Amino acid sequence: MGDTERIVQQMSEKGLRITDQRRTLVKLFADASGYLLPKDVYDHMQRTYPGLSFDTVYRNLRVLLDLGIIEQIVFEEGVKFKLHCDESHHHHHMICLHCEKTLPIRSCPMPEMDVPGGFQIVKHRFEVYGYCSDCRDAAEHAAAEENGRP
Amino acid sequence: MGDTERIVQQMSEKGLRITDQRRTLVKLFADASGYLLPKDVYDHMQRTYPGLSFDTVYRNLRVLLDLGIIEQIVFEEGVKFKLHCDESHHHHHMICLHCEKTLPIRSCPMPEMDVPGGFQIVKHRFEVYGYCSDCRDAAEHAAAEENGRP
DNA sequence: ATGATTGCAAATCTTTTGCAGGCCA
DNA sequence: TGGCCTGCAAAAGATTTGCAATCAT
Repeated sequence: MGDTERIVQQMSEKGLRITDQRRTLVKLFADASGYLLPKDVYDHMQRTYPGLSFDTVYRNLRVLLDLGIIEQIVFEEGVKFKLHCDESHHHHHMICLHCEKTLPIRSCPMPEMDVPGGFQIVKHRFEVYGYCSDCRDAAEHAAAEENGRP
Repeated sequence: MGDTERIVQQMSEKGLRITDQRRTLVKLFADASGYLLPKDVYDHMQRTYPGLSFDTVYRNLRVLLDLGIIEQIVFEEGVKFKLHCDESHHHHHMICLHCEKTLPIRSCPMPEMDVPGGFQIVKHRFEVYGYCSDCRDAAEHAAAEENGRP
């Protein structure tokens, strides 16, 4: 069974109605490799459902969020969503600045950190940004073109 | 010369007019130990300038931001501002969840990190959240009271 | 005197909410 | 059928902008 159907079933068991729209939304996240803005979600969904309204997108994002199916992170560009990570292994992410694909980083810096004394640690945030191997070449070509080399 | 006057002079040299309001705003950041929301700034300033309008706060925050006097970070609760850090030493922060005071962490985890191959690193974000020594006791007392012990 | 700064009002943008009709189970 | 979902409209919160009056230099 694919990720989409598994999640849809999980939603059904919680008593939620499975509409075509919700199925498409789940599939969008199941297939996406990176973070999505509400606007990204709306734009994608709107192709299939021309009458779609923005508030329904927000409402369904909240539903998926409350069920723990997706997670929310605040970036400079705004709030973004992605499929919830498997939490069985604590990990962090590399995030591609071009395609927003994320790659896990298995090691966590916290154990090695020398934090100021007397501070009671509750949580931490660690993210690395850059260009993934797929996008690095594209970025270099773009930069070269800006400098006049076609 | 205090931080406030030094910054004000720096603004004056850029051709900016020094109003009482701007001087107070600079002093607010020079004295603050943590991050401030635009609303925090407004509330503080509004005590001294009852006629203050929100747009002026935003405008002056942007002025200070463009001059590099303050810096902006996006948190869950929204965009916050603080006096710009001395960048001569790359460092990260511990941020108190109660009073929002920040303490520097001198060591940076990046050199030790084993990042997925082929990724071209551009920047990273690392923050540790918890309770500072001043607030830890207060937090414990509050938790104890919630459990019925006055 | 001149131009930057401010307050006011209104416009944007993002996100949320009330309501009535439509659809899933 | 019953109640959840949806679209519409409007509200709410955050931030920006145009304009005329005011203030720093």
